[in-house]
Amino acid sequence: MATIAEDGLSRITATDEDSQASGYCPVRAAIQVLQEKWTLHIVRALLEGPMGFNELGRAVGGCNPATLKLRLDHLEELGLLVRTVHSYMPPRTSYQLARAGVDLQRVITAIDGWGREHLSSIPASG
Amino acid sequence: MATIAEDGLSRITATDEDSQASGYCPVRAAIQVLQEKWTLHIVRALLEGPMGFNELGRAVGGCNPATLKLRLDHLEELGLLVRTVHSYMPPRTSYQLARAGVDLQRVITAIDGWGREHLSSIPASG
DNA sequence: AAGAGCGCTATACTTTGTCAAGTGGCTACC
DNA sequence: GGTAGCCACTTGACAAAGTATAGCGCTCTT
Repeated sequence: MATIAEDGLSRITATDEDSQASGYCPVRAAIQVLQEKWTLHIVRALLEGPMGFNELGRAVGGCNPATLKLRLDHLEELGLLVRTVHSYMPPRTSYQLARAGVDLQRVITAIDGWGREHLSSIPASG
Repeated sequence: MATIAEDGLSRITATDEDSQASGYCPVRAAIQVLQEKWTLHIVRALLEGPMGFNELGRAVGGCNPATLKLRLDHLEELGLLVRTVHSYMPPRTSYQLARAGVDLQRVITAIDGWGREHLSSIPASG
C-alpha cells in the first residue's frame, strides 16, 4: 500500500496490466502490424490511389517483388487492401486500400506532421 | 495534355515529384525512421515515463538486448530520446523521450485509435 | 524485329534480429 | 555467510527477414 501512495503511476500501470492480462492491447497489435517493413510506405503510396504491382513497388522507393507480394498478401488478409485482377494475359492487377486502409490516413498524417517538424534535415533513403 | 485532363491526380503527383526531385520527402523520411523494428513499441513504452534498459526491453514485449541497444542509440542520435547514466556499479541507466519523441504521441494516438477500430480480434504478439 | 513492360516466382545471397552465455558488482533473502 | 536475482550491456553463433537477379509468356510500342 505504501508504494501505491508514493507512486501515482502504479494505478495507471495496474490498468495497463489488466488489458495485458486479457492478452489484447490495441496499440501494440496495431504497431505490430504497421512496423513490418514497407507497410507504412505501401499505405502512404496507395492513399494516392490504386496502383499496379510494379508501380507500387517503385512508389514505395523500390521494394523487391518477393517481399512486396508477401506484404501485400498479408495486408489483404488483414482487410487493409484489395487486389483486383484485371487480366491474366497480359497480367494486369491493381491494389487499392479498403476502408481500414484508408482510415490509416490519420496515422500517415500524424507521421507527416511529425516528420516535417522534427526530421527536417534527414533525406529519404533510396 | 489529354492524360492530365483525364486524370485529376496528375496535378497532385506532379507536386509530389517536385519534393522527390529535391531528394527530401518528410513523410517518407519519417516512415523510414519509424518502421524500424521495435521503434514504435519503444516510443509507446517510454511515453509512459522513463525506464531502465531491461525494464524497457520487457515493456516492449521482449526485445533482445543487442537490437534494443542498437535501436536506442540510433533514436538517441536522432534526438528522439536521451540516455542517462545513474551509476556504473551497480549499472543503472534510464531512457527518456526528448521533445521530438514525446511529440510522437500524436502518431501513437492515431495508431491506437485505428487499432481499436480495425484490429479488434487480433491479439498482440508475444 | 527488337525492346519494354506486365505480375509475379524462384534461388542464391545479404542483412537484420534472436538466443544464450557471460562480465563484476550490488542487494535481498534464507 | 551463502545464494540468487538483478543491473547494462557485449559477444558469437544462428535463424529469420529482406534483397538482387534471372526468368516466364504474352502484349504493346517504336
